[in-house]
Amino acid sequence: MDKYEQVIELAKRRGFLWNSFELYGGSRGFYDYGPLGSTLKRRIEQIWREFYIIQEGFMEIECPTIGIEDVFVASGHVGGFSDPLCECKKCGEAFRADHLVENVMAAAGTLNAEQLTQVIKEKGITCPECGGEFNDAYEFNLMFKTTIGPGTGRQGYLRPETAQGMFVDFQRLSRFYREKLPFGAVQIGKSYRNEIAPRQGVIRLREFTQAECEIFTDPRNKTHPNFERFADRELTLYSREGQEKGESVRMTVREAVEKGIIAHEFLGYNLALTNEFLTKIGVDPARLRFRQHLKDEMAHYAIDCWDAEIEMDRFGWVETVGIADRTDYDLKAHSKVSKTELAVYVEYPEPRMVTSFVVKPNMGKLGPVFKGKAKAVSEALKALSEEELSRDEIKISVDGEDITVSSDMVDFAEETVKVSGETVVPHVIEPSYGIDRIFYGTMEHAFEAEDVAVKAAESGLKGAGGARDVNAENLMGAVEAEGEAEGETEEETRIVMRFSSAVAPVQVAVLPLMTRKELVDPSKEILAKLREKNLLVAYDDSGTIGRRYRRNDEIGTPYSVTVDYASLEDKTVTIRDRDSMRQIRAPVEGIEDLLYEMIYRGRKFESAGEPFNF
RNA sequence: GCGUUGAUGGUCUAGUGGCUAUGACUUGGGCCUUCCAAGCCCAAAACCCGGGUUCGAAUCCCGGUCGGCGCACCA
Repeated sequence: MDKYEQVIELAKRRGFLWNSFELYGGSRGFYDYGPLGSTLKRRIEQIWREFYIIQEGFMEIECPTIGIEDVFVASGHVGGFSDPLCECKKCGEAFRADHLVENVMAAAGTLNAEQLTQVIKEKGITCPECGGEFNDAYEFNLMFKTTIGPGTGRQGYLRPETAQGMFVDFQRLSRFYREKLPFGAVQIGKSYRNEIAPRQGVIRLREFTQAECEIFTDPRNKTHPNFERFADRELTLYSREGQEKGESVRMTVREAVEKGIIAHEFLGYNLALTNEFLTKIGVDPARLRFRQHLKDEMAHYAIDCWDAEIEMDRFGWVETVGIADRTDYDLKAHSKVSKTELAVYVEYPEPRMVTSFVVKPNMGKLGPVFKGKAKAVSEALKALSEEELSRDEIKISVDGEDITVSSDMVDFAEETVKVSGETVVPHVIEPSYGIDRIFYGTMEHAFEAEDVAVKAAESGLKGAGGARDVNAENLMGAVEAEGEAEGETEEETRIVMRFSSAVAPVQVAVLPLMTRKELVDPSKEILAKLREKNLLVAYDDSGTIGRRYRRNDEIGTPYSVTVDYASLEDKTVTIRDRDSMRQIRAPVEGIEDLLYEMIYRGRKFESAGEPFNF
């Protein structure tokens, strides 16, 4: 069993992830988040909100998951999000039809499926694998299609990304932020892609959760106002150059921007922010890197793009976040299709005096003379130089016809005007998170199967791991010796999810030592107190205490509170730390505040009470 | 989508053309005055779906679904 299998098995058993529609045999590319999975995911999203909405000040919006056709025509998804496929009749191999045709003619990419089929038939293109004939080519679009309204309705698509919502709402957002760059908006929600062959569990889904942020920046100034916050933060960078050598480097954001490895401060800041977020929710920094897109894999309009990659046991380095400078591509595309200016007026620090040559055709006179051609005449006049306009009879050519205009029909002059700003189309910086992949990465990095005897010795526990007489100094020797002596004895392993208490789906377990009324009642009182404090608490009185500790280790509960007989006498309980398995005794009075501090304020476990049982 | 391989309680697993289909762990109820899954009693729970062959199919055959792997695909 590799780590992926172990994690997925645990996730299934403990209510983190389930295959969707299992009752009916399931369907590929869909997963349900169970009770603990939903909670964990929501907590990850909530921390994301703290980062982007509270700290960065980019407000959240919520747009429909169904989009109308125009949106995706503009975004390029209708035309570019599909591939023409073609299968061999004999061996069944599938090929990109346009790739097949490329060898015999240029511009194959511009042909549709029907035309491609025709070319393949005419040129007698056969399967490169086995020489068999091909079926007709067909378009496979990765967007789910749907119909809006009854009857023939209107073509709609399930959104393949959340980003378009922010672009479509650009004008409203711009007004909301009182037209001051930079500003941004975020969206967390479902997106849909009809993948041809989804695999690898939650890594490639047909319905998945994205958290995307679109930051609209001034294209002429990509310094970041808060750059110093992260300037000296070290990141693992796997740059274009590094990829040639196959090695990544640790480097501060400042150095990377100064050396031009990261295109500018704005991107650098956002890389660091992503690094901060991922490590906060429990991604192992040693298994996190930022990989720069190679020139040929980057969209043609992008200036620079970095992926945050998380290393996973089975899949290697997996892209989890994309951080790109998409320039003005998206706004211009929507501007063109919607025939609306999507831009921001930026005032200059000082108004500028601009001198220009202005031609003012007198439409009142041109109109009656030239009638329908008046407009074309006026346009032609505007293109003339001062010298040409100075003549008594001005000659122009409209639609191949020579026309003479008398000088009283047009005025012109050199004018100096005060210009206090200009209209700019903002550049978009886009951090785009794949929440499901991050969720799985957190699960895998939190997962650990450790030897109980070794663990108990390390923590100096009495009575743990079968109370074997092992001490820390000759630990390795002892373990080896034991291994040789009783080679067939199975080591007892403890499976523990080391979730950060910031994301753990259960924060505290309350456990009566035994299922007896005198212990159960005070336990339930503690349970109620902790819930009042808004902590995520679970109560468990089934089975032995050791079993319950293990159960909670498996779901990553950071602390367990146990009520024993001493509790009845001195009003104290034990608190057990998941990672070290150590315990302390602390008073019941104020236990809710103590745990709150440990979970949210980083209060050290050791400082919370008297050592107990070790 | 093609090829290949698999599918037995919640999990892991034994098994076979034929009576009530193993076992372990888990889970639930109860007992136990004391802390790290192995104390005791009791209980619940499975042959992926559809068709065919057969007196009889969970087992053999065909198709489907889901999972693993390889190829293709991953804007």
